[in-house]
Amino acid sequence: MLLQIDFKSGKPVYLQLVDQIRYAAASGGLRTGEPLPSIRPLAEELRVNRNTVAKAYAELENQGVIETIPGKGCFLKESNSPFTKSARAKILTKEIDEAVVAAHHLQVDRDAFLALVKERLDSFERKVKEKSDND
Amino acid sequence: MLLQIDFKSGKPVYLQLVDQIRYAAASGGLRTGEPLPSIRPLAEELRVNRNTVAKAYAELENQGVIETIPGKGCFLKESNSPFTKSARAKILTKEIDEAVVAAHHLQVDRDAFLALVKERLDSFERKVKEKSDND
DNA sequence: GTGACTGTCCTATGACAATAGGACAGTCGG
DNA sequence: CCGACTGTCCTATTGTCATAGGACAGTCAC
Repeated sequence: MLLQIDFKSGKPVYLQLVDQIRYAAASGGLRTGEPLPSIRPLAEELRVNRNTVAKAYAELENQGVIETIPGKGCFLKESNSPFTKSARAKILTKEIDEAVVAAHHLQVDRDAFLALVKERLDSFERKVKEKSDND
Repeated sequence: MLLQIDFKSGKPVYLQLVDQIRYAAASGGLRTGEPLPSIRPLAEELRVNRNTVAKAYAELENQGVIETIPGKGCFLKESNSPFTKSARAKILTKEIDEAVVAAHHLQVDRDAFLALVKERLDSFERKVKEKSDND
């Protein structure tokens, strides 16, 4: 699991961590019961305060994604239920809407936008395939 | 120009305004010399504080996108260089890629993703139409 | 038991976003 | 001139994010 923090995005660091870990959990990037990186080393690696990572983990536990055992560590919950269809749609809607608003202001019309979306889908699928071929 | 604020995105409101207006300015959505909405009415419409809009406008003037004349208003600068087609595509690609990656993590397949994109496009176009009908 | 690790709790501080509202000066139509 | 508008400046307050560092309790290998 590669965690990537963008300090210039304006989005709070701890929320970036929450989203990335939650997505990884929901898509099998993390396996059930698998331990997450410890707070202090992860904070050092990402160059953020340990309290910031702790806040992200606390939020994840609050959401029922992980289970934390003081003295041992944090683990992906057994009962980690993948997002429902509507929950996934809600998250995706937010992402898509941002792109749609940008397209509107950039005066990119519907057809050009859809063409670009398809192109990016193809590009992404190729990238995924290359990666799986190498594995 | 339809301005869209997402209070839950974590991204500062004034920066959302800056981005959207800059995109619109560079893509012909706003014409050179055209006045921008006045601070107070726009703040009221978006339901944010007038200081927040003022901050966005100040940032835009700082970036050389607009010119503000105290007592008169804010206007799109003459020398505002438009984005090329490829520049716009580059910005949009970034936005779209984020949605594509999210779809992958959420295990939403290509067809479902495209369907959702079209639905959000329709939804947005309705919203734009409603606004122009009211004006 | 000791030491090294784990997560947790606490206070304090600084930076920033956003709010609220008062006050001021410039512009312009009447 | 007057009133309504424009942007600007100011202080104060609230809330959040992130930082820093101290302290504590649980776990585990040795």
